[in-house]
Amino acid sequence: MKGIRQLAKHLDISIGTVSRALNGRPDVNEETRKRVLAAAEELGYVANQSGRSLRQGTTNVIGLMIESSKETVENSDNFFLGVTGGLQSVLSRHKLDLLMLPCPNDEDPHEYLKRMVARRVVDAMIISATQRVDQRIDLLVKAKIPFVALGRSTSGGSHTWIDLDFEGVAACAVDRLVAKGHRRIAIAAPSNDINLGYIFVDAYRQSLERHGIAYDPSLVIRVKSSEQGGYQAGHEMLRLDSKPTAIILIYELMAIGLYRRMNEAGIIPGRDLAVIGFREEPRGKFLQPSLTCFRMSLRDLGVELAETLLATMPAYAEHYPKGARNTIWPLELVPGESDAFSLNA
Amino acid sequence: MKGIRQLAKHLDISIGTVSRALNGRPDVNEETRKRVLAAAEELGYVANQSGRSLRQGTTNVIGLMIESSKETVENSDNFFLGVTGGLQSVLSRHKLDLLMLPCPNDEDPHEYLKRMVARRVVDAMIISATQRVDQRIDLLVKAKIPFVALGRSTSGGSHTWIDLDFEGVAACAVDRLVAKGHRRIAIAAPSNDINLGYIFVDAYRQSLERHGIAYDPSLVIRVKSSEQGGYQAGHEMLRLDSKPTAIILIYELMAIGLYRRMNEAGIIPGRDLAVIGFREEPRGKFLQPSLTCFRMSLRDLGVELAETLLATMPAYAEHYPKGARNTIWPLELVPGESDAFSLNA
DNA sequence: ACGCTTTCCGGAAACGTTTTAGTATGGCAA
DNA sequence: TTGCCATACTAAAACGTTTCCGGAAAGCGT
Repeated sequence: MKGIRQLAKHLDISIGTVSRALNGRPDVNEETRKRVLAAAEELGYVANQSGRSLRQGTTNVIGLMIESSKETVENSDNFFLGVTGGLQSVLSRHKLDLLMLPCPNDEDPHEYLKRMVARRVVDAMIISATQRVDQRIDLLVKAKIPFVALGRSTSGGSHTWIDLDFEGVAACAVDRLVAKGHRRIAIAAPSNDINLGYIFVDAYRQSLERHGIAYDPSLVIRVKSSEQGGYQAGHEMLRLDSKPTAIILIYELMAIGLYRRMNEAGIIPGRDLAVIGFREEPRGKFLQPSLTCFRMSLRDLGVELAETLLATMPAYAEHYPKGARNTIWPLELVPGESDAFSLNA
Repeated sequence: MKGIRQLAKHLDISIGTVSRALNGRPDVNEETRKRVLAAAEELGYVANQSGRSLRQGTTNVIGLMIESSKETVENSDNFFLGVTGGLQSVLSRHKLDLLMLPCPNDEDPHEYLKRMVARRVVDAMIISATQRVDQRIDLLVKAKIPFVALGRSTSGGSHTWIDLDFEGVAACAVDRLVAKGHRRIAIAAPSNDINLGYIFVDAYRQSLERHGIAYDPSLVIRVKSSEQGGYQAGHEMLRLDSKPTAIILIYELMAIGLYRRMNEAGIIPGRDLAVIGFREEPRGKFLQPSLTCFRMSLRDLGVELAETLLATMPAYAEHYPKGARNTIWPLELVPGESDAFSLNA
């Protein structure tokens, strides 16, 4: 006989009243409520989550599904840790807890999510690293679990998602390079099955065409999103017959590898080749020459994610006016020295 | 009337039998068990976690508490994501789920953990970033929650922990430098309240004395664990009257900043100054000259953590022979060019 | 035919909480 | 007085599951 029953007996009060007092229900005398709260504090009572979840059918837990694949671990640069800060700050206001669910890399993400959903351990989900077609989205829609996807997708009809402004970034980078007289602009990107790779390269193509520059597939260098990938991209670039005068990197870390390869070839970024990176990360600042890239606030993104999610949850929607179902998250240009190389007179 | 009851009715069988069939209890006919499993699969039934937790008093969830402070986000280099891979691989064998609990950075970690424990949402805990004295440990001991700490601590009497072999690393680094004739060896470390800073510097001191070299406090440069810290360490070092000929960096990332400062001063690491870093991280390989440092497998550490934890849990201990309660996790030297500078004839 | 064990299953209690429905009390108006 | 409403409480049901207990049926030896 532990838990609320003990607390009730200690106060010589029924457990129903204790429960209502703790949950801030109106029909309880203010005097008694004070006594209850005091006693709970004193005895260190906190409601058992299983009991309350069972009764209410709600767990007060928001799931954040991430993958812990080898690639993610090496490249994502604490992206999630940064985002969780913002998530927490919003969720904790509503006494919601954030549950990071790292999908085992030997398990199918879809199956993993299915099990989690069926067990009813979360009230809502945030999924990340969405694929072009993603079963998980259909699953969540069917199960009627509120969710928001970090990354756009074509699955599941019209669902809520937030994604980075790849189009804007690509356009900005291309515009900037073209303004400096560049016509042969390479791009280093992951393969097309990664959403990012597809969207980014497509935006790059459109931007080029807007400037009347023909899209040349040989300038699209498909490499891993890593320093090694950057090194390899540099290598591939040097082997082209007609060498590009500028290159856009989808992953910031590629810059380290690219610089190294250029260094080996006696090519100095910023002087002989214009380089623009994508997402800023702290250590990029230490590159020489400093990298022109794009900045975003991970924390603010987390806040936006949380608020968007809450807007889709009936119990919380009142506080969060339903904005757009789909949000494009802007990034800000951080000018550096790496794209100083200009072909203009 | 959902859940197991519905399943039972569909099979025209009592719910007790269904439950026993699903949970692999012996006293159920193999024929019926097959029927039950088939029906469960077909109807997509998965036991509600709240119900089962409430009844069993166990949640099948292992909590991993991490901090998402700004500093952690920028410096920890996906340490946790790497470790979770190993954790998962062990835990999933026992149908245990891993719950990452990122402590909001505006909340006291101790209070946060206390609430989580009181709500009975986890069966066991892994805590990280332990302090020299850490309230959380006393809390877990008192609450009788099985746990293992990543990082040693003096709190809570004798509890289970795993920590990196700072002593071994410090000794190896000092030995190596001394063998090359260095006598004035600096060290860049965080402050003493960080466990790591205290232990590492202490081991460094002992190693020096073992070689008959007097410990010189002015050679201990206290800086942030970041590239900026490395830059600053280089700066401080240059201001010393009697300049060191070698330096040990506690954080790998410091090397980037240090190199930059040395570069500015016209000092070439590996030729004019011997540098040894600590924990290897992938992008360190791209430094020039390549950094001598120490390697560990994050995944294996995760496996060790999980197995150690399970050994302390009565329900699982049988499979995991109780080894040492405290483990020192070894690191392996990765020779590079940065400490090539030798004072020997 | 009888008793005994084994095998399998059904009924019901229990886990800790929230919430609904009902009840006692007192104040107030008629 | 009676009736009525508001207040603050109690009692009990319900959430979905596991597990204990008992019992029916079947097998087996005597």
